[in-house]
Amino acid sequence: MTAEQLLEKTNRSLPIVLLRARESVMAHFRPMLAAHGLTEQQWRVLRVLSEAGELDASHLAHHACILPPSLTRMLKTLEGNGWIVGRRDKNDGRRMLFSATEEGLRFIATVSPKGAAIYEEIVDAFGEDKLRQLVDLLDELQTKVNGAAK
Amino acid sequence: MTAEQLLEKTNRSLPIVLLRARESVMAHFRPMLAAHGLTEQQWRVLRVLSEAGELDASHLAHHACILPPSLTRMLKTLEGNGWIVGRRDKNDGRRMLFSATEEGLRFIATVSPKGAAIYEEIVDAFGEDKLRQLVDLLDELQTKVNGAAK
DNA sequence: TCCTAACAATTAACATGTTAAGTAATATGC
DNA sequence: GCATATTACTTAACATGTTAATTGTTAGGA
Repeated sequence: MTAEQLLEKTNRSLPIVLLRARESVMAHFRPMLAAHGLTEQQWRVLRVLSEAGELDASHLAHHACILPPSLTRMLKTLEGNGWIVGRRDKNDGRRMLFSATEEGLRFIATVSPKGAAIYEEIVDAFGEDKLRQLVDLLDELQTKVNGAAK
Repeated sequence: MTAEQLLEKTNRSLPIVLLRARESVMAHFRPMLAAHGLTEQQWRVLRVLSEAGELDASHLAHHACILPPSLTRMLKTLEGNGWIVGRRDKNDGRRMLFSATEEGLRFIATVSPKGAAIYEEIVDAFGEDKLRQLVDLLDELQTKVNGAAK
């Protein structure tokens, strides 16, 4: 095999392709988020809180796809910015419950439409049908792969 | 909309789905790589070098999907382990050329089959046809999205 | 009740992601 | 041939990813 053919193999490998595709998509969001002083991960956390309301750290981490140690650090930053608040769960002293503040909700309401507009562009460029098809395939991949090796 | 419906929207959003899918796949590789003292990114760099032969840092970064500042740090580690060597390009004093050492190639030859075996399991679990379909869709997404907003 | 296991969150340590700025070498236009 | 821009790589600073260990709390069983 030539070096080009070998590299082509890597180029078609699932982890790489998923990484590249995600990077292509996120490249469109990052400049807008950065202009608001947000990282991609912080934006995920804020969105989940605005959608779900008050949530304990474990569920927040799960929904935002962020590992607990990362979340702990981020929550301090977000709380420092006044966008969220945390309190201890009275029914279970181990849990911390987090929610967006009024200021946080206003901030989210400012950023949200800009994110939605960018997402629209991506959907338009790719096609709504293909997007649905892709998302379904990715869901199926996740399901089958998680079940397989456990 | 209920909180569940709002969360469902996030669950179907492209960046999140791509992230989750990639995580599902990588979760199968990481334990094996860790057992060899490798991170996922280090393994990508070693594989690219073993496939392409000597390569300058820019192309290496591109093929391994790693940003140049990250690569600079990693290359020091990999060189410290004796798996790769770097030398300056005589035709262009700006470039650094990297290649796997003999020891590195032996190491890669040890890890490679284990990675291939895991990949096989994933392909089997998901289906070869669906995998090809998925990779094609991801490639197309990347192409169309990159062209759209530039 | 008491001991232990399990759980939730956190801390620590190291590796990578991300952007901006810096350094050295090369390319370009005049 | 020289000033300038561009390129390749690096450094710096901060944020997150990743694993392991720690702390405090709750749950279960003898």
